[in-house]
Amino acid sequence: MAALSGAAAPRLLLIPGTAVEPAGPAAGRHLSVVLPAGAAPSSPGPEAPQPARKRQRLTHLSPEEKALRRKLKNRVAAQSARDRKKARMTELEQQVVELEEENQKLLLENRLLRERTCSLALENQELRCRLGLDALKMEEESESEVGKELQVDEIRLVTGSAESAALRLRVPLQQVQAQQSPFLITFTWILIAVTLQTQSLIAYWAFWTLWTQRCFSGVLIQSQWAWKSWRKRSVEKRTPYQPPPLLLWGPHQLSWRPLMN
DNA sequence: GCAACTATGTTACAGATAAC
DNA sequence: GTTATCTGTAACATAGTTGC
Repeated sequence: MAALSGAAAPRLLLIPGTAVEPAGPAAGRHLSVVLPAGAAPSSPGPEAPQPARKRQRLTHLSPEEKALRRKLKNRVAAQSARDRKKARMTELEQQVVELEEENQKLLLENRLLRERTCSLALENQELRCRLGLDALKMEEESESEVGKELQVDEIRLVTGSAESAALRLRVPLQQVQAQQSPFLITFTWILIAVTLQTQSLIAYWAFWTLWTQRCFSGVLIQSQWAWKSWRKRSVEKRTPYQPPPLLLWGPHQLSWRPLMN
């Protein structure tokens, strides 16, 4: 505050905006008021600079001047408070508008995602119908999510092929395969290999039996004929028995496959 | 440290004023 | 005339200052 003082003339009282108030529309506001003559002059004097006071000393003003100054300061303070309140309300209203817009966006996104989910469910149902899983479909739809979790837990105890487990548990084949242990898979493959090798050996033995019977059937007939003629001649000439020569296993036979053994 | 004083911010109330 | 808004003022609360 600064007062332009005269000797006995009315003085102009300048009241700056309050230093405590925050920056606002009325922060830089100044009041000018004409004080009546005879009031005590305000002379700061050339004393040493002191630390700035937070509250001004008004001892140089008369009670009337103080009351008038108080009115003016209160007027400015009230207007400042109203301006701040108005600014706060405007900011809150703007925030309301922004939040409403965000809410609308989220609602729209939610609706689109729900529609997408419904479309995918229909597509999944159509594909399952094409795969002939209609019988499983109805039961699947009636099962809850809790039931599905229990089924997944049950997979860990399942033995047998992945396909059978998938059909029994009504879950995707990949899910069953992923749940099976590596030991179980290895055992299954070993069992299949042993079975196939056994079957091939049986087939090979049967083929060998039939082939040898066919090859040696003529030899036996000739042997029987030779035996009978030998018996006849031995009876007649008393000559010893000579067996027919047997053919050795070698490249001359049709079943000769040296790389197969 | 504490009570009294004082400056300042906040708010309720009343009057003025403009818009309908 | 009614209503909404603006403005000034006083009451109250809060915090800094001072003297003891």
